[in-house]
Amino acid sequence: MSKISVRTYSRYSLEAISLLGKLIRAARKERKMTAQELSDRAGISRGLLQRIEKGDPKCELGATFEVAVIVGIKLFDADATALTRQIRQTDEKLALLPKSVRRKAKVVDDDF
Amino acid sequence: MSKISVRTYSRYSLEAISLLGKLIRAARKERKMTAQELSDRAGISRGLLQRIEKGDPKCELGATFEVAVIVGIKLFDADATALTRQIRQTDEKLALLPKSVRRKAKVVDDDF
DNA sequence: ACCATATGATTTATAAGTAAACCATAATGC
DNA sequence: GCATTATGGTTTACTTATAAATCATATGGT
Repeated sequence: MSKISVRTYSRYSLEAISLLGKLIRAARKERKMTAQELSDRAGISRGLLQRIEKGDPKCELGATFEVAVIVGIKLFDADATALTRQIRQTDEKLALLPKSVRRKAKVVDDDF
Repeated sequence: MSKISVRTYSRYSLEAISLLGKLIRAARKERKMTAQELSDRAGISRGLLQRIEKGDPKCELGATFEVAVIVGIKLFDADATALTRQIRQTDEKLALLPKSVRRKAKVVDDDF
């Protein structure tokens, strides 16, 4: 071990991730699925599902969303069609924004 | 040859991830932040931010949420206090559910 | 048009996640 | 109570992501 790599997370991020994990666990149990069943259907290992439900930030985004979708958790409080529409709207909005954000380069010029 | 490890994602998951990335990019530009600035503040590399904005499912959940929070995207359409409250509610709900899901040993009729 | 810079893309070394097998314990059905 | 099974927590081997450096191109201000 040479380089220490510590990644910090804001409290809000950690809470959001924690909540997502708890929601997944609750939804799984309400549907009477075992951890093994859900992880099988999601194509992941049971251990990874455990970490997801526990709110570990160091999990794959895709794996986490996939599990959430399987147990019926709507991301963004939107259904599939609403999602698609929102993607289009965001694309249109992006098209209107400048492609490159230009730093003003002149903010504090002080020195000497 | 080793093991081929292909992970599949549902269309909904991919779209949700894609939308999240687009929302992040739009929010970043609206705030006139460069990719370098945002990645610095999030404590990640610019390359990773690029992948996040592009909707790559194979990113850290924590890094993605962190970036989203910085540019002001509310996960779950909830603010901080609502998030905490929701966590508590989910905890209470979880307490009421059986701690272990028992398989009936009988096939639960799935759809199809 | 010019110049500074933001962005996109690629490569490489390193760090870290993931799967699998395992054990121990808790919990449920009988 | 007993037996079965789900769950939590390890360890190990392997796969993968990540950071950093680099280059090329596009972009916007002056």
